[in-house]
Amino acid sequence: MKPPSEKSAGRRKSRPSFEPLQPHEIELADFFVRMAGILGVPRSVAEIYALLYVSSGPLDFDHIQGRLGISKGSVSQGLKFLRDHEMILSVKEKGARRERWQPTPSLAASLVTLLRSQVLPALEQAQPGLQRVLADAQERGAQPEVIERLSRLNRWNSRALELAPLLLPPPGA
Amino acid sequence: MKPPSEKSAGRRKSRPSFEPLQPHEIELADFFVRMAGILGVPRSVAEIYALLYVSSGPLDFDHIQGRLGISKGSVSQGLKFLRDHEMILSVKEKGARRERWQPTPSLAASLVTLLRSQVLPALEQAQPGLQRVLADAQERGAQPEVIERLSRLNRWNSRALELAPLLLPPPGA
DNA sequence: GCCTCAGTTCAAAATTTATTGAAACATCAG
DNA sequence: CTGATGTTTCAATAAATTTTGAACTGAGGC
Repeated sequence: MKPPSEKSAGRRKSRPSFEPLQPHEIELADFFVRMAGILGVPRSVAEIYALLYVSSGPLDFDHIQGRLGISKGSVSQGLKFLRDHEMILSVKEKGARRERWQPTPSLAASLVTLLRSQVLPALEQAQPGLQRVLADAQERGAQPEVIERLSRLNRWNSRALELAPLLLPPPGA
Repeated sequence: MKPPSEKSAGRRKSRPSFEPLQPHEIELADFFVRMAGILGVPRSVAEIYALLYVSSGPLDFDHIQGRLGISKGSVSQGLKFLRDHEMILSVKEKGARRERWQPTPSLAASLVTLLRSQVLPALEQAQPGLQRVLADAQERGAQPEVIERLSRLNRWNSRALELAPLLLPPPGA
């Protein structure tokens, strides 16, 4: 009902006060939140990305916080996550203090980076364990059916690891 | 330290008491739990699947509960989830009371079913919203860059929906 | 029909995960 | 160097998710 009381207009640097998300922005945010949810990415991160995605120019920290109405901590962590996964870029205008953010040109590439960071470590770290499980089963003379299953799992894992660098080239490739 | 006091041997139907998971079984369970985590599938569900996956024959409800040491509720819900996603099959021996479960032959197909059930609904339900967001942006004469982004998103969404039934054929296809 | 066994449901409890905000830190202008 | 601005850190809190277990349902067997 009442916007946070815009009173005392004059003061230099009265905190800017941003408008809440518009319906069309909310709609897009919902979409990203949903999709992000599938990969276990937190709501706040998806919201930040969505906001940058519908915005005309790059936005700075305070804009993001203000428009989304979330805490500084969340914005900071969210931007870190998006940066780490190469989903956003900073546009630093010379002479300007603050960084301003915009989405990476390719959403597809962003998703790949994201998947990569989730799946690859799991595959890598599983490799020796899976091999041990298979060897174990063979030694104990387990049922052929089980051996077959475990072999297939191992083959998959290996192939996925071989293919990974081709399909999902790491940053410097 | 003390195993749950196996005393009073003789009683008919002393509850069977199952052994806890062996190291090699734990290792495989860890793998499945990790992978499942990426898709937001609960630990207990992954554990059930892993147990069936390393086991020689189909297992019944009590076995699963006993070996994993989890509650009846979890087993029931876990089996429901796996059933719903066509990741396990019941082998009902004639004349037997209880159902016994084993993994579906193809893990790949299982994963596809799982993904399908998560991604497709999101894409479908997003369709009209995304179109509205784009139309909205066009009407308001948003920056070409933003329009371009939103168009691409719409195209992706549509194409994904067209392709979905081909790549991920629903049960009866 | 009544009893037992198999399994399901669902509200409450436990656990995990995300968010907040105050304090610490960093960087730059002066 | 100093003060102000901009950002990060992280312990505490809030929120969301998963697990539990006791009550319930249903399907046979007798």
